[in-house]
Amino acid sequence: MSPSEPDRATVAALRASVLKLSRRLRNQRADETLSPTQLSVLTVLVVRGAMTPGELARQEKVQPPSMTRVIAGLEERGLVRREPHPDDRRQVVVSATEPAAAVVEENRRLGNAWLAEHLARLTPEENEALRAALPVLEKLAQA
Amino acid sequence: MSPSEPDRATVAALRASVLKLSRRLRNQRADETLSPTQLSVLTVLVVRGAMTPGELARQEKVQPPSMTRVIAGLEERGLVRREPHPDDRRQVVVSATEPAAAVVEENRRLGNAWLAEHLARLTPEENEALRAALPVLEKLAQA
DNA sequence: CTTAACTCTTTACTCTCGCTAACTTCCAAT
DNA sequence: ATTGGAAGTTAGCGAGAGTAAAGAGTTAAG
Repeated sequence: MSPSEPDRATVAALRASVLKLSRRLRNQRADETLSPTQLSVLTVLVVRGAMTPGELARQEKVQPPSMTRVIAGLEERGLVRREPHPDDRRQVVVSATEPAAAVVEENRRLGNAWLAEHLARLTPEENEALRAALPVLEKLAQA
Repeated sequence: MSPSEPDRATVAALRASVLKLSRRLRNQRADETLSPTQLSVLTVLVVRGAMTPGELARQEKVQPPSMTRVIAGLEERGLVRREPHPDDRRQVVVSATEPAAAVVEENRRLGNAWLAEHLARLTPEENEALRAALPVLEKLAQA
């Protein structure tokens, strides 16, 4: 049934590594900057254009109330605008403002500094292994 | 200088995937079970033997007060025992109790169920890519 | 031998970020 | 026209980690 028999040790190790690494990534965040989820949402809005909160929540695998808070935080900083949906007045359309793109870029740079530095210390083989696994990780995260 | 020029897109994607995946892993945890950090600590104690809170905190890359809380939770459930350090009375030695090993095994099984199920749906190539990247992830998490 | 400085652990408090439950407003189908 | 369901928000809760500071113990300097 299972195509490749994911053994328990692998599963446990992957789980532990991901959880620990995520803790490190969260901690390395600078003070003034956006939270990972805020940054992710803002990036989606910048890259893919305006969306409703519901769509964003599904995209980020988060419950709607959580997305409301994320959006509120972004709106406070003037990075996002909320407008009524043209057709359906229950809905709201969230869009990135002009300064958003620059802020995304700056925050991504800061947020990635720690990780980038550590990646730079890996051997080419290690980097290659990571790059090869990246699509799989993305698939799992989205699952 | 950097051996393989970790490009920004890779860094950003890796970061986003790890953070999102960790959120999924946390949420999928069964109710009655231990928190990821508690489980990780208990595993360390079972596998490597008794340790002081300070050592555990360094091992888990967590601040000492956080470790105190984790240990308190484990002690409440009778999974861990705290005894005075033989040489240095400032320190405390934490050790796993008898039922700890079984609980570790049971919780690890539950905690990994979601991940195991999704890994089982990957192709053999995808699984292989993950397995190849696992040591690198561990290295990063420990860095 | 006494005092000062340092270490380990714990307590108290705060913050972030996710969740569920419940409410409001609105659409759509009978 | 009414009723059922959907989208968003509000309110409140809980997990988990961080900082600051106190308490107890140790080590080193004079």
